[in-house]
Amino acid sequence: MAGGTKRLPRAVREQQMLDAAVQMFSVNGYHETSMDAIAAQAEISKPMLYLYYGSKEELFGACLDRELSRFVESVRADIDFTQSPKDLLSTAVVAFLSYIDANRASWIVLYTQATSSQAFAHTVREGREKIIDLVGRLLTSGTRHPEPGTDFDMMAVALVGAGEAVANRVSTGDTDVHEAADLMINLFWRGLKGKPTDKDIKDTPPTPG
Amino acid sequence: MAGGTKRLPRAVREQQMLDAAVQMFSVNGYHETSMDAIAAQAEISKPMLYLYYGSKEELFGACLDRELSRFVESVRADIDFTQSPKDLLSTAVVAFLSYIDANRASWIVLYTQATSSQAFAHTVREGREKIIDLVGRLLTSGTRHPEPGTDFDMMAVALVGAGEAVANRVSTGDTDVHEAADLMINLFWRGLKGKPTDKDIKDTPPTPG
Amino acid sequence: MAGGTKRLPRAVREQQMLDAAVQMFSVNGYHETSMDAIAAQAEISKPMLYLYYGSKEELFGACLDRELSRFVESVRADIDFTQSPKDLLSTAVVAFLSYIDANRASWIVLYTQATSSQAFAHTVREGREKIIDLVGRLLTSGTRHPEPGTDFDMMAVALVGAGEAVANRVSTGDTDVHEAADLMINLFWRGLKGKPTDKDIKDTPPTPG
Amino acid sequence: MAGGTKRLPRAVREQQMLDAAVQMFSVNGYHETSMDAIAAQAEISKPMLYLYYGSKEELFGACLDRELSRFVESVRADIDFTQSPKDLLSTAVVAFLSYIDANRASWIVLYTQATSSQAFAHTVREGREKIIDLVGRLLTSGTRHPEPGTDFDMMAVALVGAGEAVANRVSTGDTDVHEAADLMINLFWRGLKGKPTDKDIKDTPPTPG
DNA sequence: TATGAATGAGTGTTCATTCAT
DNA sequence: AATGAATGAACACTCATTCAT
Repeated sequence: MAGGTKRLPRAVREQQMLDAAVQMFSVNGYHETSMDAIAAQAEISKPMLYLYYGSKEELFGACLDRELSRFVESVRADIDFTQSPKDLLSTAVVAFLSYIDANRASWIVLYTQATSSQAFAHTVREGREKIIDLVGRLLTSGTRHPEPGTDFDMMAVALVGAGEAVANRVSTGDTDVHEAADLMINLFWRGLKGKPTDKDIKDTPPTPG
Repeated sequence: MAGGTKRLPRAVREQQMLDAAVQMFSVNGYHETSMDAIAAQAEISKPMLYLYYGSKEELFGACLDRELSRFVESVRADIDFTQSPKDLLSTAVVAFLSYIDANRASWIVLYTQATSSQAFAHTVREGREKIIDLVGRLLTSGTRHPEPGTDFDMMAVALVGAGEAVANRVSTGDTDVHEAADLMINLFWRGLKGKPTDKDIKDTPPTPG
Repeated sequence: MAGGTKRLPRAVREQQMLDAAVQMFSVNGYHETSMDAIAAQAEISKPMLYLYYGSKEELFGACLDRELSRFVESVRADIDFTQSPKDLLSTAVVAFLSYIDANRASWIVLYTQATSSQAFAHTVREGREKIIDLVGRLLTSGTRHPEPGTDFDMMAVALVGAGEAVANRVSTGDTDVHEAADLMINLFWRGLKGKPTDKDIKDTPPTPG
Repeated sequence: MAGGTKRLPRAVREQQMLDAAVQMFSVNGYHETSMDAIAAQAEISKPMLYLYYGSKEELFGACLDRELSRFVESVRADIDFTQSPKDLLSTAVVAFLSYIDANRASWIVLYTQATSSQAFAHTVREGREKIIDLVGRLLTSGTRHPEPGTDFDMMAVALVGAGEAVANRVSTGDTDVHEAADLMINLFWRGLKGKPTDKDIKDTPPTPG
């Protein structure tokens, strides 16, 4: 009656459902979103959801997958892999935060909600590991003369953690994207110091004028 | 039956219940833990839980409160506030990660689960903000000659995010505490570089004296 | 199992449920009737009750509404509004008591139970007030030369109260409907007396012409 | 601590408890009043209630008994049994309604609530029957020349029902006691008519001047 | 005498999921 | 292809009642 009784091609229906699901999951969380609510939001009947996605868990998984893909594609599209590693990271950070900024409702929140169900610890961890790997490789190739014993993987962990934290700020609208990006880039290439403390001076002599 | 049917003074029962609740919430998450399960774990009857804590939500809140307190107390106890800011941060990082390492089951996991229910987004955010504030002040006082316009608050956000990420690694047992602590400390005082790449130098000229 | 697992149109199920609910509420009262018991009586599952009526309270309200409607319709149908007021009242009393007699299980008992929950004191009071109003108007138009200052509303209160009391007797089967009706009619048009006692005469002199 | 740890003689404690119980039952009804609430109101511990009254049901029964006794005693005390039947009824009605008016919170409400639990249909019915009997005897002796076949018992039922209805009005404070009493008395001795309708005239010729 | 501590049993309610059409 | 109708299973929460002190 209200526009939902049409026969639609599978692909369209799928997106319609995922849109609704992402929307609801994002706002209310995994457990606090009912299949009824999703069906209503999608303006279809509940059995359709089960026909297409089998279960609530699978539906949430599909949401995660789609949003993750979109995220990765968007960031990849913004990156020129022929740049220097430094520029690469820089561009990546901007691309990452810009995506978050432009898609506040979906990715970050959904991503956060994913930890709600034990069933997705797995998925989320895997996704994060992939990003960490990527960042780790970026760091490795971007650092000309690493200190011996530098654990780039752990650095990547920290960087990604910081990125998530900043991204969360961005997603709430509390922070300007480019300001945040600059800060992150600076922070990670140069640490906290503007002018280093005494001890720092010995370790890292200021760039000569 | 199993030796738990005795009369216990209020304070003891409270801890017994919180222990059970933290345990179950940590492992299974907020929504996937039933009050029945907690009662069984605590070897008491369900009405006791309600008598002492009023509702599942309040019980979870009490768990958060206790674990947060313990965490804060533990970290505070390890810190000598007469140290230089740099040493202070350093000690704090170690204390923080050591606590996580020694209490893997409780804090980090519970903290993570807290985001599951909309009702605790609030609490968790507030807690994190306090820590960010603290770190921000530490940074402010630890940096001798900051670049003009440095946003220490946002830096603190990033640092805390990185800390959480590293802590998560620690809590899964994948990482040695002291190694992780060194990395974080170095990272934040000195950035990623051993020596900066040539290009870095050109990109970010030092503030002119 | 017992022939009730069929798909039924909404309207049919609604009546089926209300029948069961009225039955159980009538026999056991509001608080002492569980939703489980009603579902069992209706040979459906509990969620259906909630799907159709939302809550126990609303279900009970729906019962009251339906029974009240039936009652009012039945009495109305028996009355010829072109009669003289006296005959009108007379017919109404008979109709009222006949309905009660023919529907012992439902209305009176349900009506009585309705006072059990604070939530329905309201509804019941309102219903009774409407009837009192009606009766009051009947009395007003049925009395040719009322004594000055006659409070027909309060009279209606008393009459309705008496009616309820007599109806209760009828509903237990202790009394014949027509006998009871005659008594009530006589009582209210003529008072208790056959012939007044001497003393009465002195106490209540007739309104002087 | 708050004045409830004293050792009190049994009789005092009993009243203290009944006072609290009547108060709570009256306001919230039988099922919607918890033993906890009563204990709190009485400023004693719950086991005391059970020690003295055995169960909630028995406690409510004790409330009913006490209030009924008080009511009967109060009405009896106001009546002079040497009066003429007419005056007797008249005085009784006034006494009855006055008691209700002076004890709004307790008797009527408690009496009404008594129907909430099937366990008290019995008690209440018995109490009402006694009153009906009494009234019936009053009527019998107060009517000099009854019409043949007059069913005084059923009349008493109606009169008591009317009395309850009017009493309810009184208990809500909507009606003045003496006005209500006059109405009831008139109503039952003389019926509704001021001047009778034609038909009435033949049956009950107006008192000659 | 008096009570803080404790619970068995049950209630209303919700939700993911499936069947019959 | 699509859905209205239906439910099994579980969950949060409450209460009358009793025990150990």
